[in-house]
Amino acid sequence: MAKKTVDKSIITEEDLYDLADLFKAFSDTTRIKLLYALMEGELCVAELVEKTGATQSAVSHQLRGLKQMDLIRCRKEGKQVIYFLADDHVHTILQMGMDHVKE
Amino acid sequence: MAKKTVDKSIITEEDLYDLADLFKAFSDTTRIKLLYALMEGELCVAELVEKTGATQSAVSHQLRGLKQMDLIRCRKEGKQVIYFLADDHVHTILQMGMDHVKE
DNA sequence: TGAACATATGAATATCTGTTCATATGTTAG
DNA sequence: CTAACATATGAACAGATATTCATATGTTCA
Repeated sequence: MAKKTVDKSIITEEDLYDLADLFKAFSDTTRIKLLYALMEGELCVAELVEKTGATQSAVSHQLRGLKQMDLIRCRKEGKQVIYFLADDHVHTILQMGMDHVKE
Repeated sequence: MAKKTVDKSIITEEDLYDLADLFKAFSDTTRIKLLYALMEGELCVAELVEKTGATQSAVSHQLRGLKQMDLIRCRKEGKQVIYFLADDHVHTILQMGMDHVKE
């Protein structure tokens, strides 16, 4: 009865918008790099800047977007802000996407 | 040994671009509607126009994009062109995304 | 062949999105 | 308190993207 699959009949117009937004979060290279980096563990902004090769500003802007979507969270630690993935879902979605890309 | 997961060490810069492109395909409401409609079975363009509420032209343009990404395929049947999902991956990705959206 | 229908295409436009630059905020150490 | 550092933010700009409008292509049927 309590199956994990979604009942198609109750998918609203708004759900489709949310769904598009979710995938939009994964649709940019900088964001993908950020998420991929965070898959290996939490990192501060400076480290993310290094790993992505993007500007500190660009990274910060993108982190904000990802945080708003609750794909990542953060905590302060002194001067630094440490970011980490919000949950396993991100991991799963990325993995699945990568499986598809890799055929 | 032959696990389904992807070895992180062999993920290239190009893979990340492909991955972003894949998710980009799912990041627009019109395209999501198209794909969702096709999850229930193949449909001709006119039916897709009806289901999505978008213009015939808009639908046609988006179908082209989805086809180029090989997310959908089509066959001709008289005057009509019948579209259908290319494989189960699309189904799975959409399902997983929806599961996330629905919490 | 020509009319009616189904779909595709190209150019133009308006909107959205990501980056950059400059600067603000907040934190620690001296 | 101030200098040095870490991160965030806002405005401006450039490039990408989705839609529309007009029209082209292709198919069937009379």
